[in-house]
Amino acid sequence: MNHHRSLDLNLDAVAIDPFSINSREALATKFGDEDDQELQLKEKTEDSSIFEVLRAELARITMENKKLNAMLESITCDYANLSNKMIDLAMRKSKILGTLGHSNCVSSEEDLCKIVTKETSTNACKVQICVDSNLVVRDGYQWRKYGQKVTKDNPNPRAYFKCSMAPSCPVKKKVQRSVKDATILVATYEGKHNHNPLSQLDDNNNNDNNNRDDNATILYDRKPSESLLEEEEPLIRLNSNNLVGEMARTLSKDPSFTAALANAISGRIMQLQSTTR
DNA sequence: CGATTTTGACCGGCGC
DNA sequence: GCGCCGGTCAAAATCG
Repeated sequence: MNHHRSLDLNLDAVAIDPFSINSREALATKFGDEDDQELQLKEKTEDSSIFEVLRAELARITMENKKLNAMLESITCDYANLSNKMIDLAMRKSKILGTLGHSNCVSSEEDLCKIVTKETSTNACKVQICVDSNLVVRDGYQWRKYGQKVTKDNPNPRAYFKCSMAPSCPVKKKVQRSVKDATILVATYEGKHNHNPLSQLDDNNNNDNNNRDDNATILYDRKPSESLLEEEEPLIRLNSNNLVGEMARTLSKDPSFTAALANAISGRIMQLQSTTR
């Protein structure tokens, strides 16, 4: 990782190169120039010592930056490992059979943990999901409800949905609360999507940064006939580099943080200047 | 005002 | 043929 570029904080500071006369002039402009003549005199007599101190300070800050990046990498790695384990536990517990379709996307770990069981029929697949309210299953696709019926074997109404993400998409789903446990939604999917789910469309739209992926996304890429009986690791995409970038972006947008950081840097430089005089 | 949901009517398959 | 049942349609209502 290039630690000089990794945290692009976009500070409103001059590009400081302690070995450049121009930069020192810029420093003087930015932080106040009380006495140009005195400064020039000191520069001539104390240049070498100032440069040495600044060089040491730059090395120290560089090392500190490396340590911070290493810590961040470690935290990110731990987070990814924990996410993996949590999702893996949810998958083992759920004893998932079959699949939602050729390509399915669960929008979050929270949703995944709510999946209880799945079972397949001939062309359709059945999913049971615990939900809080409404017959809404967030499965990565956009649905339009076109009917609702109360069936004979279940007092809970069955809702009928069509995929509305593409006009020609033939996929339908039925969602109904379980007779045994009303907190469980039974969703039956029929057909095969002829387009990508919402999250992947979003990814495609983020042309400014193709690697950006803020959420952990679980992707299955399997034909409907293929079984999920054998335990299989879901593909989890966690991009630590993007997490670092996102943190940097967030911090750089915080005026109080950038002001405090700029103030700390300038204060440190001023302190160095005063101690070397 | 367009998109989505609701809901009663309608349709087709199936068993008797 | 009739009735039952699940699935779909489409107009009205509702939502954002």
